[in-house]
Amino acid sequence: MSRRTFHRAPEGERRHDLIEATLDCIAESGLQGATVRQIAIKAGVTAGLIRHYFASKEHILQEAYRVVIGRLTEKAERVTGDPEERLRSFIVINLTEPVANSRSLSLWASFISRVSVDPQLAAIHREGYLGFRNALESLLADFLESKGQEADPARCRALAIAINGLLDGLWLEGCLAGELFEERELVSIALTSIEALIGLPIGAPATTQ
Amino acid sequence: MSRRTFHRAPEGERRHDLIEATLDCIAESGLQGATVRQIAIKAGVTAGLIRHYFASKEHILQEAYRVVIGRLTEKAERVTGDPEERLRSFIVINLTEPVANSRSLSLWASFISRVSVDPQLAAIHREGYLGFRNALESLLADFLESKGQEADPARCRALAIAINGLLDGLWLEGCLAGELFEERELVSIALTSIEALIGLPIGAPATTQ
DNA sequence: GGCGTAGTTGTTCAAGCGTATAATAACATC
DNA sequence: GATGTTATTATACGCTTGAACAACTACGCC
Repeated sequence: MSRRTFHRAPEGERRHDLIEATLDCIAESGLQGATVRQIAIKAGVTAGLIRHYFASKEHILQEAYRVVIGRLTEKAERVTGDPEERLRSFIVINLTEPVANSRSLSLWASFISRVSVDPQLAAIHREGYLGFRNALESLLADFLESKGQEADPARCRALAIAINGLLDGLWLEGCLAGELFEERELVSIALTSIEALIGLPIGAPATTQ
Repeated sequence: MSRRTFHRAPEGERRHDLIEATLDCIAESGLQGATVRQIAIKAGVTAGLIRHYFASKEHILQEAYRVVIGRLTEKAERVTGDPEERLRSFIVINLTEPVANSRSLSLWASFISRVSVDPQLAAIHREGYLGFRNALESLLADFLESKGQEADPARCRALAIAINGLLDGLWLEGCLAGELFEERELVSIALTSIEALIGLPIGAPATTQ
């Protein structure tokens, strides 16, 4: 009986592949589907190798969650342009591919369901959430200031919480049942709604569109 | 070795107990924690009994999901009073106990993570979501009409989607990290925001409060 | 008051789980 | 090209899982 030949990959690449395989497993069949054997099969290696890179199954799941959160927030946190443009981009990015799709939601929900149980995951979540909301709050402050309004901290906080909630909710619904909405309907609703919340135009398309 | 004596419960009661035990298991340790043995222990019976009431583990999970969705929506769908009062109650109910708490979120997220995988769960979800949004849309139409505004269907739809999103998002954040917010801060933000979206007062407390 | 039905228990089974470890193959260095 | 290191495989172990089933017991019915 002969051993199979194998490829000896650079450490970073192999870790990345294993995490990617983990996410595939979770997206396809939930956290329960992410067994070390399934992950190994998906990554094209044997199960034992996973323990060579990750101290335990918990560890690979935690790293995988970091990757998920990173992908949900990195694009939005790197918007460019003038304040109005940045705010608008932030909104659009969060409600369109690749941030908004059903795979992202499945992954996100899988981990969220364990946040209240696993303190490690809770810490990772908290970090990601506050980073996201602070980015939004600072975008808002810049935008209000650019429009000549004083950026009252209390109002910025309330606005950031409300807009963050609105974006989260619309993202959720779009991912869960995108076919219930017209093309770009959610983006359009988000822009119009946020204009109403702030009381200033941010370049939303006309409502007739 | 003697058998333990056992209580012969009415069918409805026992099914209810088993589902409740299932929800406890899921809330405490996720879907993976809801094994037939754990459920049985939690319900104070033996594992085999579960198969007497439910054809398979999948079946008890589906029924449990129906219960979760029911609890998240039943209270809000039964508000009473004049249109403004009903709308305000709808908002408050969805952002306060017992609808908004971390256990509800854990349960909800656990199931949501499987919606895209399991068609049965997807159907149950769709039903619950549309029922909820339609209830909101009809509340809005009544409210607008009571204020002498024509209830334009397109606007009602867009408003319902936006408000539903806002409520979902705020509910989510409150459940996930309630300690990041002041007492009733989320309710207050929701009411103020929705007033801005609709363009009419609905009895939100003054912003200074 | 005995009997039949069905709710409930205890036990078993094969499959799959996470983890541990020895053997092996690929690569770096000299 | 021999050698040492380590990434990778293969296999094993102890445990839990969902499911199945036979034995047992509470209760309704006649």
